[in-house]
Amino acid sequence: MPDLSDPPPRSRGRAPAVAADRGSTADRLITVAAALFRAKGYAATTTRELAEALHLQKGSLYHHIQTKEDLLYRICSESMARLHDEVLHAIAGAGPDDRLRTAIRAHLVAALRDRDMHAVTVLEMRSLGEGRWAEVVERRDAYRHMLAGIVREEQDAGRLRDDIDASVLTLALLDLVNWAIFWYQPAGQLSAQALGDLLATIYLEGALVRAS
Amino acid sequence: MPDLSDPPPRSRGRAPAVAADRGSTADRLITVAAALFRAKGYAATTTRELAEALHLQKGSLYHHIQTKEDLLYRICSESMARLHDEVLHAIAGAGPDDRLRTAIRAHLVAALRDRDMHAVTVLEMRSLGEGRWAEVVERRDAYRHMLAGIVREEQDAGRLRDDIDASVLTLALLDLVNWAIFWYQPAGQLSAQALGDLLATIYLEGALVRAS
DNA sequence: GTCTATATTGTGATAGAC
DNA sequence: GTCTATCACAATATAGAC
Repeated sequence: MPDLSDPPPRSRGRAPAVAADRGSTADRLITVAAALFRAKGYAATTTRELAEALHLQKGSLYHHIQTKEDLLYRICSESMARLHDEVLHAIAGAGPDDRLRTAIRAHLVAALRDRDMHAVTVLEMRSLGEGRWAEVVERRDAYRHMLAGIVREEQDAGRLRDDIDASVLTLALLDLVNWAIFWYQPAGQLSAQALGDLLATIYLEGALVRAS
Repeated sequence: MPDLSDPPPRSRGRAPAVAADRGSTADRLITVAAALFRAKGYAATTTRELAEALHLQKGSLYHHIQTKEDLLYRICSESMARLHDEVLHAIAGAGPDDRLRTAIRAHLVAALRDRDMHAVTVLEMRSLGEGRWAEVVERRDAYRHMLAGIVREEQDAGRLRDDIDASVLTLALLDLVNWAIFWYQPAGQLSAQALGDLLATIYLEGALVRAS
């Protein structure tokens, strides 16, 4: 059961030490909030902890945001937008039958670059209020549909199996890349690119030894 | 981005209507808590909502539990234990080169039977206190290692590719089955068994059309 | 833009009658 | 085993000085 419980290892007990002293206060807020939301969950993270991690007083937060939910919203919509853009950009320069592998790799690289933000997006999106939630879901679905479109095209081109529904193929693909960010260990010998390639290979070729 | 945001659809706004009137109060507590934690998250679910869903007064809850965390703990450890048992039982009666497919199917069927509990386990495990968290993680790791053992044996037998590390192969497998419970639609035409088979096929054979 | 208050509401949990 | 009533405290957010 790969999940969200172990990493980041030292987050249990005390707040993670975040590089909270670079950039504009607005940007620091996002970064620090993402790290805390990732470690403890959105609802369990208090504005006090947030302020403390930023070396601010509680009241000072509200000069930059109106509600705690603003932070979650910005994390979700920015990470989704960046992911979509990056993957689109990557596959624009890919050969016709290399698009899926390229997309998988680009997704993983993008998600691992802003790991906290993506983890929070995927886990805490549901905590957004009605309107903002719908907006983020819309972004997410747009991305999903873009990928599903590629899958369908590859099926039509005879390269992807069409005995399995395109939506199932797409969701399986997304499960593979989306959740790897929770167990990937940056300290290991595997680069984000390399892991992306491995996952693409598993997804495309399967785990069985090829009959060849 | 398959995730946790849409289902269960009518959970946004009001508490889901749970079959809260069957079984012992202790069992109802687990069932109702799992449904609420699944819908709103553990931290965001209040003991008041819990009591309301059970048609009890707040104070009455504490005859059955000592803290809200007790519920999360029971959900996590029971669901992990059941999953491990069921998958073990299933593969005990499987042919030598059918074990992985059988395990995948059994995992999915078990996870979908107690869907709320498994979703909560996977998402909210991190909210457990130090000691109980470690205990549940231990259970989870035991299950992981059991699967990784199979993967390694299959590699040694020459049936699974060994150009990819067994731990990566195992984690990829777990991502595939673990997170499908968040997008699977019971109302659709696909049974849990059938989805398990599809995922097993994707995992084992890959999404590409086989050269054959 | 940050500070020191403080308002207000919601929280988990307990006490003790029935 | 459930009820009513309540405690002690933590939560988000605001007000107004500097």
